[in-house]
Amino acid sequence: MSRPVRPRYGIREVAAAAGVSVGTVSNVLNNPDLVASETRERVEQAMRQVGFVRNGLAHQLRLGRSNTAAAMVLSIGNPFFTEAARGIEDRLAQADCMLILCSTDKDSGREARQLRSLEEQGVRGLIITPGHMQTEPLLALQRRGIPVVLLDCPSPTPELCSVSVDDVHGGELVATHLLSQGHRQILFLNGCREVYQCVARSRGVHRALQAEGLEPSRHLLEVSLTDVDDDDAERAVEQILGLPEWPTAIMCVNDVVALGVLRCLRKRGIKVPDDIAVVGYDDVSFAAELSTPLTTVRQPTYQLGYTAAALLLADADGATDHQRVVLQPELVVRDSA
Amino acid sequence: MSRPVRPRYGIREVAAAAGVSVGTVSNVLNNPDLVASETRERVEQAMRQVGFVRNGLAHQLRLGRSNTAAAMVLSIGNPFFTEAARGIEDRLAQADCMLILCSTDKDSGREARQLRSLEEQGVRGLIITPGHMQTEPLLALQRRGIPVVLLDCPSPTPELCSVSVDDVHGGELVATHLLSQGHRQILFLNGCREVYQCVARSRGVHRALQAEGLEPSRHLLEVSLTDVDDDDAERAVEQILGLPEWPTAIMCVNDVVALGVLRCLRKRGIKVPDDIAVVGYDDVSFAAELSTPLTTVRQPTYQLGYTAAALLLADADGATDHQRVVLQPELVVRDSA
DNA sequence: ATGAAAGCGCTAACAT
DNA sequence: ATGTTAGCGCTTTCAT
Repeated sequence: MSRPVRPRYGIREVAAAAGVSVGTVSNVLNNPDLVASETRERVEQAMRQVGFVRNGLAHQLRLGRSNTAAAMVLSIGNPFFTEAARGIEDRLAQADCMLILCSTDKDSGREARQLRSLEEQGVRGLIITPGHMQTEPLLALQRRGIPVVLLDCPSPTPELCSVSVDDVHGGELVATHLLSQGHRQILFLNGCREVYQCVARSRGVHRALQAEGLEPSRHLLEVSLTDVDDDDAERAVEQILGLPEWPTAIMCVNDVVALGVLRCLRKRGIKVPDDIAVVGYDDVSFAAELSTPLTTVRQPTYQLGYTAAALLLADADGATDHQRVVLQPELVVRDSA
Repeated sequence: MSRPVRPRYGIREVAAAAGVSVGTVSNVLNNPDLVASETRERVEQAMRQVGFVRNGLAHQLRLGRSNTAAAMVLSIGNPFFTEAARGIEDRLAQADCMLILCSTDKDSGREARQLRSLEEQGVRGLIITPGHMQTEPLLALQRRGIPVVLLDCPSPTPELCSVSVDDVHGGELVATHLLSQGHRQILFLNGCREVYQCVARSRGVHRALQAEGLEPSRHLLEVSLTDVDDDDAERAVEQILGLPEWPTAIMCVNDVVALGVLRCLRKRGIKVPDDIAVVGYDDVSFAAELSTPLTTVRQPTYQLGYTAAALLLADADGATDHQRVVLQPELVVRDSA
C-alpha cells in the first residue's frame, strides 16, 4: 500500500480529537441539526484545531455527484466567451457550484480529451460551444447522466438544451447594412464552416443578398480563417490585398478578427471606412474605442451565459423539458461602416 | 443506501463482460504490460462495448492525488490574465494536467471560498495572483501538501515559488517617460493598494519623481479604483474632470483601465495626447489599435504563465527549492503619450 | 498472468 | 443524540 501522497487530517482525526464517532462528525458537516449543539460545538472546535478540510473526492464519490460544472468554449482569448463565462459563473455560484472553464481552441482532439477528462472528474454538467456539428458525443454524455447545454448554438435535437443568439438574423443585419451603403464587393472573414455560428451568419448574408436580387458569387467572397484570432485575420487580409480587385467592405465573424483587420489596414495606410469598410461582431468592450469605432453586432452575452447555467442547473435537478432559448442580436452602427 | 445518482458502468461491469477480475481490468488501465496481450485485447473490447469511463473521483481518492491544477487570477475579463492562462494551460497539458481557471474579481471572501473548494477537490497545485498580501493561507495550503506558485507577484517568503515581472521598474519606465515629456501633473489610476503589483508600480513612479527632484504630493494624484475595469475607470475620470485642475497625463494600471479612460475622454471631446496623455500597462492585443494607439508597458505574459506552470509541476514532483523568477517589462511608446 | 481482498475518506442506513 | 458499519469505484498487495 503506497502512502497517501497528501496526508491530511480527516473526519477520523476530528472524531478522535472531539471524543465522538465519525458518524457524528459527518452529521455536523451534513446534518448539523441532528447533533446536540454542545457536541457540535466541540466537534467544530476540533475541526479548527486539526485544520480539517473535507476530502471532496471521497465526499463526491459517496454522493455520486459533484458540485462542479464545466464550460467549454471555442477560445478563452475572445472576450465574448469570457463575458459569457462571467454569466455562467454568477448563476452557478448561486447554487454553490464551481465552474471549470476550458477552451478547445479549435482542436477537436483536445475537445475530445477534455470531454473525457471532465466526465471522469464527474462534473455535474457541461455547457459547451461545440467546434463542430457532431452532437452524438454530447448526447452520449447526457445519456450517461451528465446534462449538456449548448452555448451560442441552437440545439439540433430536442434532447439537448441550448441558448443561442439568432445568428442568421445577425448576419443578415450586417449584410443588409453594407448593401444599403452601396457595397457590392464584400469579403466575409468567417470562421470554420464546422462551427454553427459561422454557417448561420453566412446564411444570413446570403439571404440579404438574395433580398436585393444580387448573385452571391459575384458580390461575396467568403474566407474561412483557421485560428480565428487577430493575427490570423491580419495574415488573411494581407493576402487578399495582394489580389487585383479589392473588396469595398470586410465583415468579420467577431470583433477580435476585426481588430486584426484594422491592424492590417492601418499598416498599409488604408483608410476605414473610406477605402474599405469593416464590420465586427459581438460588440466587445474595446469595439467602440478602436482607431475607427467599430460597427458591429451586439449580443446579450452575459445573459447568454447566465441563462445557459440556469438551464443546466434545472436539468441537473431533474427537469425533463429541454428548452431552446433564442436571443436577439442588434446592429450597432458606428464609424467603420 | 441511496442509489447512486449517476449509474455508470465501472470496472466491475467491464470485468464481468470480459470474464476477468476487476484487478485485471485495473491493470489494463494502469499497468498494461502486466496483462497478457490476448486478455488485454478482450478487456479493451469490453470497455468499448459497455462505454466505460473511468471514475476519476475514485481513481484519485485511491491515489491520493489528482491531475488537475488550478489558477486563480484577479479578473478573467482582463486579457492579460487569459494570455497568462494560455501559457499555464499549455505547460500543464504537457504533463497531462488539466487547468481549473478561477477569477476572484477582488472579492476576498470569494477567494477564500474558492481556495477551500479547490483544496477539497484535491487539486494538485495552485497558481495564484493574490488580491492581497496575506500569504499565510497560502503557506498553510502548501504545508497541507498543495504546492503554490505566485503569479505576477514576487514571493515575500522563500517558502513560496513565484514568477513576476519587475513592477517597480515598470512604473518607473512609465513615469520617467511622462516626466521627460514635460508632464508635471500626473494622475495614476491604480488598482487596490492591497495588490502587490499596484503598490510596486506606485513605488516605481515615486522613484522616478524623486530622480527628477520632484515632490510627489505636488505632481502626482493617485486614485485607487475598486473594480479596476473599463467602466470603473470611466467613472473615475469623469469625476476627476469635475475638479478645477486637470492632470496633463493619466497613467493606468492596465490597458483595460486605459480603455475606459479613452472612452471617457472621447465622449468629452478631449484630445489624446494633446489635451491629456494616456499610458496603459500590459500591451494587450487591442492596445495598438485604439483610437489613439496606446503607449504602454509590454510584459512577457504568456511566458509568465508558462513558467509558473513549470515551477508548479516541478514542485509537485518533489522539487524542494522555491524559485523566484523575475522577468523584465518593456516600455512601448506609441501615440497616446 | 490473474484473482481475492483490503482500504482510500466519506455518507447514511440502521442500531443503540 | 450518537455509534457502528457497509460501501461509493478504484488500486495494489499478496496469494495462487
